[in-house]
Amino acid sequence: MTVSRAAEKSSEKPADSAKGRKDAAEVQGQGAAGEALQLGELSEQLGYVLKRAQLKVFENFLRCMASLQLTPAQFSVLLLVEKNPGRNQTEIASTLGILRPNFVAMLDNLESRDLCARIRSTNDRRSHILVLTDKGKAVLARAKKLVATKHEARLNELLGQANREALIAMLAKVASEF
Amino acid sequence: MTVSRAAEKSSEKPADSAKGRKDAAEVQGQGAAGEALQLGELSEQLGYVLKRAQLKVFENFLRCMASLQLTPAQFSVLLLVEKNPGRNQTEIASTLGILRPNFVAMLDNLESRDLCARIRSTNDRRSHILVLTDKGKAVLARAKKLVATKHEARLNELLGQANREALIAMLAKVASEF
DNA sequence: TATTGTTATACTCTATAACTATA
DNA sequence: TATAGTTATAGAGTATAACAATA
Repeated sequence: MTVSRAAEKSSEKPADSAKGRKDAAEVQGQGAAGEALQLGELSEQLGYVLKRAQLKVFENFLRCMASLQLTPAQFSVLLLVEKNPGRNQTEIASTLGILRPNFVAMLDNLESRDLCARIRSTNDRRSHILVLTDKGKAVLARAKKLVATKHEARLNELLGQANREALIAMLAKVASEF
Repeated sequence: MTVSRAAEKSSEKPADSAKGRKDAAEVQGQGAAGEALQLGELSEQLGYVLKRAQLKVFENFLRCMASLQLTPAQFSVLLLVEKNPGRNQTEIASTLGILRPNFVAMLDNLESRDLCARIRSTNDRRSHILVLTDKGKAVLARAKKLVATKHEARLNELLGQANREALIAMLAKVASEF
């Protein structure tokens, strides 16, 4: 357990004062039983809607990719390696915001599925050059089609083409400049 | 380790074939050493920009809230309890997409800091009604001011008021309908 | 000495089963 | 029996230190 429950248990709750009990009595009648809660200002909070949207989009992505068993992170690795062949693990990982130690297991997975290969560099024998295998290229091509016809298409039908592009442009700006 | 490294080790890499070595030779010269990588299609991927934007926004939120030591999740709990007094843990947690077991430690934390209180319901003694303490109300008020003057203000200066509202509206739509 | 890939490790989030006390 | 809160636990994702091989 991260948050110490013992610390909480050992401190008397200040709400258990005379004033606290008065508040308790006041609140007992409130909160209309079966009704939906009001989000209030929460629905205007950037971080809140951003997080909820991200979870939904990832869920949809995973459903669209079920037949290929690719996560968003794995898809991003394949895309980046295809676009930048001849780069090493450190370069690919850091571009994606993945820490080098955490990239090892990811690559182990992709390599064990014969989607990607590590090649010892002849220039610098410390480096592993990353390349897509033929199977990796084929799977990525199929993945791109699924993304375009199922995932992006869903977003287009929800927002329209123009809004979809505007949304992505704004998110890219936030990601790079916020 | 989640992904079995043994499984990968036990399978010979298909890239270590005659064809694989030929590809390796081809790729060794590529990848201009010190230059930045090209994101390519990645910068158009909704999930990718969404995730990167979300991380940046949360980081900024945490910096703005450093003096109050409130995370985005904690802020959302305080906002929702203030807007919906008299509701129990299950209702507050599920509205926020937090699983009940995981909500316990969160509330322990907020209660130990005297921001929030659990009150045993008189109608149903299984339920804990949630309310903000006086300190919780005061801290939330200060938090709202910090969010408005630092966090939201930053987004406004980056996108402009109209675009900011459009962005949040689109994210809300994606979160609820995607 | 510095860097690449790697291991070990720890902390946070998230997810499920099962317990207790109430209903 | 069903539900609210809780505990224990397991799995992802993320973070840092340190090691071997190489530069």
